[in-house]
Amino acid sequence: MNDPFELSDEPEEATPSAPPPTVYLDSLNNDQRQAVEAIEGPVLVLAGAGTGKTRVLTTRLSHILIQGHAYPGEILAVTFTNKAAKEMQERVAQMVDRNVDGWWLGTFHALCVRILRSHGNAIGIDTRFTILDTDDQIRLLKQILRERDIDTKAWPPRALLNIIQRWKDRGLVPDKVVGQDGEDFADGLAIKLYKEYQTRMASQNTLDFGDLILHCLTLFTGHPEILKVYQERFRYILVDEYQDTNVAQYLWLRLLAQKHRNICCVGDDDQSIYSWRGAEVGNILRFEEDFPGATVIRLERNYRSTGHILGAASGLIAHNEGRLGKTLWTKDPGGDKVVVQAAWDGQEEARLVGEEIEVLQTKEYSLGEVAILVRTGFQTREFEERLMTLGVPYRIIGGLRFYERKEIRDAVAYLRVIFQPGDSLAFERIVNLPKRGIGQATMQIIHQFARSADKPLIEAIEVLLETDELKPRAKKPLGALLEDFTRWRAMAEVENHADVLETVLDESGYLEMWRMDRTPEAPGKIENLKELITALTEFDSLEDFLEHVSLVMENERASEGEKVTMMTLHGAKGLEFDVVFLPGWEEKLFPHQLSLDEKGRDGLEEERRLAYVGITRARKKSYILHAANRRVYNEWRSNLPSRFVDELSEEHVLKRNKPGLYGNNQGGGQSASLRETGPSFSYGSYGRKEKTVTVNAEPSFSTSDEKYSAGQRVFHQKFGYGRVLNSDGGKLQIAFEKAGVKKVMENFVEEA
DNA sequence: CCGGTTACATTTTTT
DNA sequence: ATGTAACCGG
Repeated sequence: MNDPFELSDEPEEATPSAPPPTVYLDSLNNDQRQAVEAIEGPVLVLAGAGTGKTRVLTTRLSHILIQGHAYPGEILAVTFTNKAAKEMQERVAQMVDRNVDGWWLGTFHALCVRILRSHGNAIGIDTRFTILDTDDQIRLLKQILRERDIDTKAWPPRALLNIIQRWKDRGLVPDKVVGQDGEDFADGLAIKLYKEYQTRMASQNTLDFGDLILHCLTLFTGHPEILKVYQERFRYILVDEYQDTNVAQYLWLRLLAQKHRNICCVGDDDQSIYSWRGAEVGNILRFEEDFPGATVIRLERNYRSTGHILGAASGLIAHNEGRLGKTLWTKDPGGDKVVVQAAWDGQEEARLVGEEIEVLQTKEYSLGEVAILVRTGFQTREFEERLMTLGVPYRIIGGLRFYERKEIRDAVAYLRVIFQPGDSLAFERIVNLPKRGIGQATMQIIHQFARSADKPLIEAIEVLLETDELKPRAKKPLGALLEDFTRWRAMAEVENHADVLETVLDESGYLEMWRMDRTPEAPGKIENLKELITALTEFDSLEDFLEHVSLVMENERASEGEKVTMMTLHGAKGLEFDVVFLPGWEEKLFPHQLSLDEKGRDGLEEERRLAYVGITRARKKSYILHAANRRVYNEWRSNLPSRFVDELSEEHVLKRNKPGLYGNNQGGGQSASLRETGPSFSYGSYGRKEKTVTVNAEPSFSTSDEKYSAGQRVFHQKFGYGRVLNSDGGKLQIAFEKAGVKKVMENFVEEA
């Protein structure tokens, strides 16, 4: 096993008399430089959006090395994503001109894997463990629920998984859980189920992602001598995106930092947007209490956006109470104001964005620098349609990643069974893929036996094949499958793994299954499988590859050509574009209703941070849009503009609304501006060609000698053109020319 | 057991 | 609209 203490940390060549150069500091501003040079004691670097955070991190790490404060093996640098880890590795490697292989530079999870692979046996973990993905976790929980005759409809395994994950995020092993959180799940059984889940995983020699950190904590707290080794080793600790750490990760860091106390956390409380997966903003807010004597350094000079963009964003985020507070500034004061535009519905919104993109295209902007950032995934659809008709190339980021695709997981499941015969979850996944005539009934018998005999499925089958428990119809294919696996396993001993996979996919009939498939997706799946085989050649061992597969995400495949990028706001964190479109700024969508329901004020603040993240992605232009009506799946919703729109500092915003329903009416002309209010809004004569609608009418301009009189032609954004039938006391009766409005706008109350 | 049909849900997502 | 999971009849 790769012992972490045998790693390349030989000293730098003895430094001659001359002190090491510090040219790398010259290009930094004062704050950045301070953040790089303050290497003793706890340091919190509050790095606002676009303030050069990554640069500070990498320079700091390099600085410690170059100045000879520590050897590479004595620095721990932690990130959240593999992408961030990779970027840091590359940049540091370049700065110090060395190979960084074997350095302690990676994600929380990857580093924990490394620790557990070395010392896991101290707490009874077989160090050849494999890591479960979400699919497996759900499948396992479902089994557990079924066995206890718990209705998986009333108590979805997914919900249980969430509860368990939150516990793990907080560093709680089953015995430590005392909370009320899961109490309502299956009549308070959640804790027992959690225990059962852990037992099952242990018996299969698998861990889930949460376990990686959790077990590390158990290891450290239960074995001070091991902890001590790591504590002494890591003279300097660097943490990226500290605002995203959960409690378990915080505890992990605190334990490791105890000896040398040189821990530097970089983060931005205003960009904490992952509380729903366990991140605790509190960690960063409490830093000075947690690490007494801490130095706090603020990076507030923004190198990314124009003054107006920053100004609007600052106005917005200032509405949050739970923040440490910082004010971004820039030397690039002017620029374009943030455009706020109202649209009638999602389609119009998409149309407006499309038009704007075409305009931008004629200017110096390239499509690769344009992004559409949405709150929820479904919002991309209308934009897709629009851009497609316009012939504007686009790509959608997010969705399924390579290794999450069904065919890849299936193939990997085959490999897992070869590699770890005890991996029952993987076996179950592929036992009837392709169809082998092994169905529910058969699996039921096998499961039952396996459980009672406390054996993995495969072993259970081996036994059962000798008996008459199983029908011959099931016995035959099962026997054949086991033989196949024995053969493939033998092959894996000698052949290289890419060849093994190729053979497996071929002989199992899995590939053939897709070849026969006439659905349009099938060819793509075959392509993906081929790609997988190619990828496999690049790994030394199946083991390495399996780890890679469960740990590493396939990053956005090389983006051929200039394309408009579409993704969720969450996906956009850390990225930047010249132009950013932010559609769907409507109450209940953004801020999302569920977020408010679940977390109340905190939820609102997190949504606001999300809005802040969105605006600050833009270098030059930000557009915010909101639609009065939106189709959400099958339903129409009528919407008020998001409160966030009003929270942007006004002097940095340009409202470009058409005269009409919403916001400030600029321009105007002949058409009347109508404002609906809930209670007084009603339909008449339904289903006829003409609709009569009563609405509250207000003049567009407050100089209100403007009046509507009978017979006047008016325009209403929802119902189109109509003629005033009579007007009295601000209420208009209008006959609209077109029929076909689908839904009454209830709950539509404008604030005074 | 299989394949077709219906019912159902649908914020955000990394490791 | 869309995908998945449960369901049912052959």
